[in-house]
Amino acid sequence: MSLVTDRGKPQSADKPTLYKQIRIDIERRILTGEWPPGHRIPFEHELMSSYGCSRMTVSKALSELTQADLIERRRKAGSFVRRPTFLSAVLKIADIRAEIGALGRSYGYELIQCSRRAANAADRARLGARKTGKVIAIACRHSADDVPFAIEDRLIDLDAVPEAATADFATEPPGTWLLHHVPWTEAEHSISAIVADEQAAAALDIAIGAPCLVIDRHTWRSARPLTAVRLLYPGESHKLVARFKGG
Amino acid sequence: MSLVTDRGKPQSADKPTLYKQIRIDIERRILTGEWPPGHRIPFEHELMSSYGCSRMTVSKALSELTQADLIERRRKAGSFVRRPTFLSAVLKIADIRAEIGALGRSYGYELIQCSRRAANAADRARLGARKTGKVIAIACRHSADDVPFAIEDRLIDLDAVPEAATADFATEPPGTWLLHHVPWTEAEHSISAIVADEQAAAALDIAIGAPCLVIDRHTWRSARPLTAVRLLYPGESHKLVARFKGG
DNA sequence: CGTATCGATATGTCTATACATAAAATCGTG
DNA sequence: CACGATTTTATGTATAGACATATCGATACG
Repeated sequence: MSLVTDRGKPQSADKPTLYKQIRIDIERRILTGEWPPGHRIPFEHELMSSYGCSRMTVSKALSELTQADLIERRRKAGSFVRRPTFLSAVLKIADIRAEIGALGRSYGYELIQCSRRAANAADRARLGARKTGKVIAIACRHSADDVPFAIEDRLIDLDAVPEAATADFATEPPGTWLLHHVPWTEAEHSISAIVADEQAAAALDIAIGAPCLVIDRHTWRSARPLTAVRLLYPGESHKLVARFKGG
Repeated sequence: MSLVTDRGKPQSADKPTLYKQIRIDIERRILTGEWPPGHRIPFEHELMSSYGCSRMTVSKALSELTQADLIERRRKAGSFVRRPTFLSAVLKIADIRAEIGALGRSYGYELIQCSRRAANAADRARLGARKTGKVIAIACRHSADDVPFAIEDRLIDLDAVPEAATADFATEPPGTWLLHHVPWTEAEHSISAIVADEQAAAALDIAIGAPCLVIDRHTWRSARPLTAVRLLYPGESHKLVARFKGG
C-alpha cells in the first residue's frame, strides 16, 4: 500500500520555451551551488536584455522559482537564492554536499565501496532497465561537522552514463559528480521509514533498530534510467520541513 | 540536528490580490473535496467573466495551481483536478478522509479519546501559544478498506477556534471538520521517522519497534496557533512520492 | 465502416504598457 | 549627526492583444 498512486513511467521532457529556459538556467546554477544561498540573481532588466525578451517573460520564470521556494524576491533589492528551507527545495537539491554547505556545516565524504559489474537481475529491477549492461555500484557516507549525516547506496547505469567510468568517486561524491556532468529530465523521490540494520547502524553511529528516514531517488533522461540511489538518514534527529501558505 | 533550518514563526498572510483570490477560491474547493479529482474546473473565459478580469490574470492563477500539481490543464479540453499524486499535494490536503477517498479506498474512522482541558505547559509548548487557555485533545484512528491507515493525535486551541467546542468528533474526523470550518493562513509540516511504541503498535496493528513515518502538522491563522497534529503511518508499507522535471 | 483531413476551440507563450507598492537611497532640516 | 520626508528603483499586478499549438469532433473520402 502506498500513500499515493503511481503515475507510471515518467514522460519525456517537453520542448523548452523561453521562460522555461530562463527558469532552467537559473535553477541549474542554484542546484549545483554555483549561485549559493544569499546570492543576488541578475535584475529583471538585465535578464531581459541578455535573453532579449520582455519583462513579463522574465517575471514568469522568476515567479515559478519563487513558488518553488528556490528564490526570494524583494522589491527594490532584487531576487536572491534562498537557503533550502522547504521540503521541495531540499528534495530537489539532491546533492548532499551542497545541502550540508547551505546549512553552514563542514562537509565530509568517505567512499566505502565502489565496484563495476555486469547488471544482474536485481540491478536491472532497481534501475527499471530492460536491457542488461554494465553498472557501477557505490556505497559511501556523508558527514556534517564530522558527525555521520547520511549513508548512500547508489547504482549508475554505465551504458546510459559512460562518462562515469572515468570519474573518481574516491574524492568526489557521486551525487555531486552526476549533478555537474549528467543532465536529467525526470526524477522521482520516495520517502519512507525503516529501522537500522547492523550495517546501517554501524555506518551512521546509531543503535540497531533505531528509526531511519529513507529517500529513494530515481533519475531519468528522456525516460532512460540513469541512476538509482537510496539515502539513509538517522531518523529521529532529522526532519524534512515544509511550509505552506493558503486559505 | 535538522535537515533544514527553521524560518521562525510564520509571518501573517498578505493582502490577497485578484489572481491570488482566484487561486485560493479554487484551491479551497479542491482541498475540501468539493471538486474531486477529475472534476473540470471552469474554462478560463468563464472565470474571466465571473471575476471580471483579463485572461492573463485567470491564467496566472491556474498556472500556479498547475505548478502545485493540484490541477492539470489540457488544450482544448480544459483544466481538471488532479488526483493527489505528488508529495506537495498530499501534504497540502491534510485531510485523511479525502486522501483515502482519492485513492479509491473505503474510509473508516474511530475516535479513541477526546477531552477538553485547560492548557498545561506541554500543551502550550506544543501549540506554540503564549497565553494559557482551553484546549481539546483528540486521539483517533483512520483506516482504509478496514486496515489501519494512520493514527492521529491532535490538540486544538479552543480560544482560537471556539466553534470546535460544538463539533462532534465522534462522527466527523477533526481534520475534516477543521478544513471545512476553520480558515488557515500558514501551515508547517515536518516529516520524520520513529519506531512504534506499545500503544502505536497496538493501534496500527504492527509490531512494537516497527518503523513509522511521522507527519507533524502545525496550522496558524495570521500567526495565531490553531491546531497541532501528529500523524503516524506504518513506515515500511507507506511511501510519500514526489516527482520533478528538470534539467 | 474505417480513416484522413480540417476547422473550432481552449490553453500556452509572449509583447508592450500602465500603474501600484515596498524599500533602499538621498536629501534637508533641526 | 540624527531623523524624517522625498525620490528612485525593482518588483508586483493587471490589461489587451497577438500568435502558436494541441486536440476534440465533425466532415469528407476511400
